[in-house]
Amino acid sequence: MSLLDEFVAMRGGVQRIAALCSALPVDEIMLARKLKHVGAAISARFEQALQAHDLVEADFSVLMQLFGSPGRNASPSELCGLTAQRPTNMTRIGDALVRKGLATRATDPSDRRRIVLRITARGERLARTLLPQLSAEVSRIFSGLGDTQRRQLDTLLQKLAATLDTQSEEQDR
Amino acid sequence: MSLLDEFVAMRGGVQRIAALCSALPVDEIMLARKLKHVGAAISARFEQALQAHDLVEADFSVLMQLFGSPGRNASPSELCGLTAQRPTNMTRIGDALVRKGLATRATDPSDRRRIVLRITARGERLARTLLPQLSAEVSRIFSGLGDTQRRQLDTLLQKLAATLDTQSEEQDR
DNA sequence: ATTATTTAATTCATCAATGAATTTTTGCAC
DNA sequence: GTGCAAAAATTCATTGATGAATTAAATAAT
Repeated sequence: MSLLDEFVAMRGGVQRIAALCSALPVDEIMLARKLKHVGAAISARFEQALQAHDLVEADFSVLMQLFGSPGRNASPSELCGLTAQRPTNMTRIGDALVRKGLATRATDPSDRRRIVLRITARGERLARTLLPQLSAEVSRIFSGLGDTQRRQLDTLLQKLAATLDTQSEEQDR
Repeated sequence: MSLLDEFVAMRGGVQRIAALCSALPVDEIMLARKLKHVGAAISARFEQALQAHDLVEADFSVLMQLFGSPGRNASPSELCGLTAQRPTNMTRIGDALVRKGLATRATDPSDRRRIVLRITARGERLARTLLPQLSAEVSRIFSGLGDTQRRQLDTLLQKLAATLDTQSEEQDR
């Protein structure tokens, strides 16, 4: 089923609940759901494009950051910061990249706690192959929006992120 | 780390790659990432609010749709349409709701392939407890946006969904 | 110098979700 | 009526991700 169909069905369902219950913020609920589903759909697109190369989005993202890192290498924790991944998952990603011959793993002699992931020649070739391909995909996805709308979207997402951040802070206190 | 910090770090990483590679659409890439992460953060918020009741977002969503269904019951496949879940997962959700005493499961006598999930009194109490609570959470999340901005966001998400839909169609053909 | 704290990475158990294959039932074609 | 395709739900194996606990190394405190 298409996203738009899903949205219609979901709104119908939410409205039925709203009829039973006191004053549900239907529009906000739908916004939240749409945000989630559009984000997920975009991710699914990437996954689809990547699965031909037996990569998952997180792995690809880390490979790219490795490619862009000074010296073509970085530690898992640095990569965590760059890709918003958890350490546990970064271990798995490292395993996957090493297994596929896209990166090597070595312990940093200057700080033996650190692990250094380094992209291989093969990894770099793959990066250079995938980058234009995935870039085109991203461009296609946003091709329906003009410059103004893109800026609008960015502004709105930044604002939402800011709200979420401050509310999380409040909660932690 | 906060979302805004993540965004800054991610943009830095993407820009370093862009410097190495031909004309990367940095802004679009960041839009895609922000969409994904804001959507995920909103979901995480719900999960957090729900985990006190040992529910996960999908389970909650199904419970609500069950609550709003005519006759307080529905089949898994109907619920799949209403909540954008896969049948396999719906089976698990049904299991969870039944196990927690929030719903019952019975086979429809008029079509013995169909299963009828029916919300229990306890499930309904929980629904009536959670709805206002979660609604407040949604409202808080969007409290930073004015009416115009909400409409903008909705328009943009609809447009993106439309683009994603048509491109998926093209691909399937 | 010894001890305690912090940091990096990993292991382990667990979870939600998925696709493929399967079972059962219904509806349709002939 | 028999055979066949479609539909509904499920089972099974697998996957990506997570938190809690663990190990090892570096750093700070005393």
